[in-house]
Amino acid sequence: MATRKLTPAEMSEADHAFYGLVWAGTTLTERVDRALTKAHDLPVSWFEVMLWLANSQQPVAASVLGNSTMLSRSQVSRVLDALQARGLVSRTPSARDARSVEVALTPQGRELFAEADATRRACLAPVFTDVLDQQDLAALGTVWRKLKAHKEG
Amino acid sequence: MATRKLTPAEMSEADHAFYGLVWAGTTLTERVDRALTKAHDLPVSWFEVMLWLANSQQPVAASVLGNSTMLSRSQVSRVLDALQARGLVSRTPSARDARSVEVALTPQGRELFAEADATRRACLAPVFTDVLDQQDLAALGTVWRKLKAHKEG
DNA sequence: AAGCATTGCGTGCACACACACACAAGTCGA
DNA sequence: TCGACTTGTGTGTGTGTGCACGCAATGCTT
Repeated sequence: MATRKLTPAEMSEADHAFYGLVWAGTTLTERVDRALTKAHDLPVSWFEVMLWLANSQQPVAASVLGNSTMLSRSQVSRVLDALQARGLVSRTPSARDARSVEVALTPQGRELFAEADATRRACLAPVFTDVLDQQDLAALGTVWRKLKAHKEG
Repeated sequence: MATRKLTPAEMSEADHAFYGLVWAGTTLTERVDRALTKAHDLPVSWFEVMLWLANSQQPVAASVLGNSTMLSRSQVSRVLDALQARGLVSRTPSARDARSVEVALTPQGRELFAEADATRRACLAPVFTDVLDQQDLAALGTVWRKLKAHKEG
């Protein structure tokens, strides 16, 4: 299996940064997705929706989820179908706007999310504690904030 | 469009790092994919295969691509079909191993790759020069190397 | 040399995703 | 009040992707 790897010397520092970001992001996402699916039968896209719901105490309009998460609005629609079928979220028509749907986690949803978030942390902990130090984590946080501010601005 | 964002204070530093990595990776990939598709009708997955071929002067076995890139072997197979149909790569049976297929960039493939890599850099440059500094880039490179070493070990 | 496990490659299938469209409901202006 | 435009949501459709499998070729073991 003589896999020839790309040697670092062949790439510029910006290329390093780019490929590092992409590779690390997809690898970690896959890792978390497998862990969540195996432990709770919960794809990571479902988890992401639940995360946003869990972080806001108020019910959230579906359109907000479509704009905030990395999922498209149509995907949010289908994920909500699935979550609702499992009794994890509730969809109630908005009182103010008859077009809008207020989405919220049910008690079972909150419970499952807590467990799922624990497995996510457990799955990620080895990577973030063993191979990365506090300085790396801080740097990544900084990068995120900068990129997010750049996109919004 | 009152999108409620997740406030940084609600998350730990490790969560910052994780979501930052995932978000930045997918966002940048999308950005590059759109640029490459628009300019050269070249999806980023095709580009990635060409990148690995371009970086190794020797012809490469298809299995190597499957193990080195972030694509599955089956995906590599289909991408090679498409690239071959456009005359960008050549697939020749290996002389040593009749199962194996040696893949290499054609002259047109090399030419298109050079152009595509230029648009990739042009597309990424604003982000990497405007919002990130040398320290950030170095930190990302370090993270990549650490994670890759961890996975291989 | 003969049988069996392994490896390399490609394909059928199912699923997830985004895009475009359809429809309902709200908003704004004349 | 009536009309056109915008916004919120859900669905049909095509594309891309990974998984499981099949086939061919190789190597290993006896």
